[in-house]
Amino acid sequence: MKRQSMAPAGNRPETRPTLAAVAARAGVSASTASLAFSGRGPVSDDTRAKVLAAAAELGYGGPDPLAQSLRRGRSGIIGALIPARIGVSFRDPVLIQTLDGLAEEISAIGAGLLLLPDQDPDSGYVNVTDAPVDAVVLVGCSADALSALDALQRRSIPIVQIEGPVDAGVHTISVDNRGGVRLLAEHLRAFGHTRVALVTLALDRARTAGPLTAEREAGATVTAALDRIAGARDVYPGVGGWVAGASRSDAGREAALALLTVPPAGRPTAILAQSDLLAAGVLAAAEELGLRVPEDLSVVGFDGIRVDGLERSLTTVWQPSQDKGAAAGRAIVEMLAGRSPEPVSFDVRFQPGDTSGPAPA
Amino acid sequence: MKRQSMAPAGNRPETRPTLAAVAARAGVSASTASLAFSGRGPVSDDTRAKVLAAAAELGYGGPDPLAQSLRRGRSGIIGALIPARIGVSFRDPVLIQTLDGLAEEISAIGAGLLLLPDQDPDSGYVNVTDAPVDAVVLVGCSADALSALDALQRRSIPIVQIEGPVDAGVHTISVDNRGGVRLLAEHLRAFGHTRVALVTLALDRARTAGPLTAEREAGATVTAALDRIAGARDVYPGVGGWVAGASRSDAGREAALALLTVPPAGRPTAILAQSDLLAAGVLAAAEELGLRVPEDLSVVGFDGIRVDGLERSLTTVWQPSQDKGAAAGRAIVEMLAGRSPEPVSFDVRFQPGDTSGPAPA
DNA sequence: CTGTTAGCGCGTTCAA
DNA sequence: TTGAACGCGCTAACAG
Repeated sequence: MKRQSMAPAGNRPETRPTLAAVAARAGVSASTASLAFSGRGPVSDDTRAKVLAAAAELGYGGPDPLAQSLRRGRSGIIGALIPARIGVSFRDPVLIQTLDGLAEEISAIGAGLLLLPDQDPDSGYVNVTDAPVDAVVLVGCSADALSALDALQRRSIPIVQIEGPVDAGVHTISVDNRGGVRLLAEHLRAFGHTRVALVTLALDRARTAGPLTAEREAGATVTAALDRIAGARDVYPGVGGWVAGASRSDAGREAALALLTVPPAGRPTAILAQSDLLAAGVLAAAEELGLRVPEDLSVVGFDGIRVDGLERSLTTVWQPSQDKGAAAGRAIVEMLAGRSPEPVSFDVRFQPGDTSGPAPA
Repeated sequence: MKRQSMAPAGNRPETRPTLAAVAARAGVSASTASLAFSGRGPVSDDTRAKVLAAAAELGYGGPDPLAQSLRRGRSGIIGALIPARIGVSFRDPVLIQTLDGLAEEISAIGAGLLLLPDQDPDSGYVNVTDAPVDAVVLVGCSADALSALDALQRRSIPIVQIEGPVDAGVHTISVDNRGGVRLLAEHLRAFGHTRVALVTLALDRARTAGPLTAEREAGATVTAALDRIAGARDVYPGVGGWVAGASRSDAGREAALALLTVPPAGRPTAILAQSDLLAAGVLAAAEELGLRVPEDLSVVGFDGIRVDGLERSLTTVWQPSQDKGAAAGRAIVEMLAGRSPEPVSFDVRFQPGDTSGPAPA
C-alpha cells in the first residue's frame, strides 16, 4: 500500500510503471528485465516471456527514452538550425531537399531531426544550446547563428554547417556558388550584355528587401548569397542589384519591378537572380512590364529546381541540394562514431534554357 | 591528478566537466552551483560569481540537457508525425502552415518540434515510440499512424491529431472538410453541372495514384480526403474521380488528363479538386487539351492558399491552416499543464473565383 | 544465463 | 543562504 499523497520527485501526477516494477513483478532483477526488452543480451526464452507478461499486466510501455538518453549519453536527436520560422524557411524547395537528404542519412543511426529556427534569442523559441541534441547542422543559416555555438563546442557536440564560412572552425559542406554564378555571368557576357543587375537572396537574419548597397554587403552574413555576388563580380566588377527578402517568386517580382522601372537607357538587359524562384518572379515582372524574354531581357536563375507552374525552361545552374544534406548527414554519423570526416565540396552544372539570349541592340 | 586511463561508465571518449566539478572548484556544493546557474534559488552574488568563474575556467558549458530532461521528466520536445518523408510532406503549403502555427504556439513553453515521418516501421526511421518527446501531434496522417501509439498512451504522453477520425480516442482538431466541399458542390449544381469528377488527395500511406474505386475507398485511411469525398457525395451521390498521389500541381495535371481524355459526351463539365495545388494542375491540363475554363470546364479547389505563379482566381474554400496548428499547439500546452482542453473544430469559407461558371449546353 | 553494484548529471527536498 | 542526501529510470560492467 503506497502513499499517493506524497508526490514523487518529478512533478508527474501519477507514477508510471518502471522497469524495476516490471522486474519485481516478474521475479527477476532489473538488469535482466532490461536485457529482455532490448534483446541485446542472452536471456532464456522462459525469463523473457515472464518479463513481457509482467510488463503487459502492469501496462508498461517500454523503457523511458529520457532515462535511456541519459544513460547512453545520446538522445538520438540531431538539431537542424534553419534560417527562419518554419512557415518562411519551408517555402524554399532547396532547403526542403537539403533537409530531406539529411533526414534520410541520419535515419541510418535511428536519429531524428529537431527543427531549430534561428530566431532572436529572446523570441521564446527553444535555444540550440539547451536542447538535448547529439549534433547540430546549420542549414542555410547566417553567420549570426554561429555565435550561439560555443557552448555546444565546449560540450564537444559535433557541428556541421552547410554553406557557411569555411574558416568558421566547424565542419563545412560547400557548393561552388561562386563558380556557378560565374558560369552564368560568362554566358551573359558572351551574349554581349553589359547592363546587368542582380537579384540576391537575403543577406542577413533580418531578411529585409531593398537596394544592394555597399553598407548592406558589408553587414551581410549569408555566405551563399555573398559567394554568388562574388561570382557575378568576377565577370561584371561592381555590378549592383536588389536584395530580395526571401527565395520566392513574389520577392523576385518586386525586386525586378524595382530594377526595371527606370528609363530604358539605363535599364538592365539581363538579370541574374540568385535562385530559380526569384527568377520566376523576374519573368512575371517582365511580362507585366511588356518586356519580352529573352529579346528585351535575359533572365537566369540558380538551383536547377523544377518551378511548379513555370512554362519556360530557365537558364540556370543546377546544384545538388539533396546531396548537400546527405553529405552533412553522413558527416554527422561519422563524427558521432568518433571519426573525422573529410570536408565535402560539390560542383554545379550549367543548364541552358530559353530565357537568355543576345543583348538587344 | 586524475586518472585519464579509466573511462567513465558512458562511452564518451573524454569526460566533460560536470556541474559537480564546477562546484568543487568553486568550493561550494553541487546544489548551490545548480541554483547559481538556474537563478531559481537564493544565492549570494558572491557565491554566484565564484561559481561562474569556476565554470569559465573549466570550460563548463551549462547543465547537460539530457540530465535535466531526466530529472525534470520533460525533454522540451514535441513530436510532429508527418505523413511522408520531408521532401514529400513539405511540398504541401497547408502542412507547412500548420506546422508553423504549431511551432509558434509551443514555443511559449520553450519546446521544439521533432520531425517524425510516418514511415514503414522498419524503414530505419526513428520510431515515435522511443523518441524522447513530451507529446505528439499527428498532422495530416493516415489512420495507420494511430496504431503505433498505444505505447505512448500507456506512458500517458499527450497526443493530439489534426484531422483524424474523431472517434480515435485522442484529442482532435478538426476542420469542416465535408461542409466545405458541399458548398463547392452546391455551387456547381447551381450552375447546372451534372457530369462532375473528383481529384482526391492521397487516400492511404501508399499514396498511389489511380482511379477512385470502391475498393480503394474502402481501404482509405486519410480522414480529410474521405470527408471531402463525402461532402461531394452529399450533392452528387456516387460521384467518382481520380486519386492523386500528392497535393501538387503535377499530380493534379495527370489526374485531370486521365479524367478529361475521354469522348466529349462523357467528359466531366466540372472538376472538384481536393486542394488548390491539384486544381492548378487541372487548369494546366485543361489548357493543354484546349478546354476553356470556365466555358468548357469548371474547376474548383480547396485550401484558399495563394498558388505561386497562378494567374487565375480560383473558386475554392479557404481553411485556417495556421490556426489548426496553433490550436493543436495550445492543446498540447494545456495537456502538459495537466488540464483538459476542449476539442476544436474550425469552419471554412467559400471563396468564389473565375474558374467556375455555367455548365456548357 | 542471471543478479549485484554502480553510476549517467542533475535538481530538489530538508536541515543547518 | 548553503550543504548533504537522495533518486529520476535505466544499463554496462562484472561476478556468480
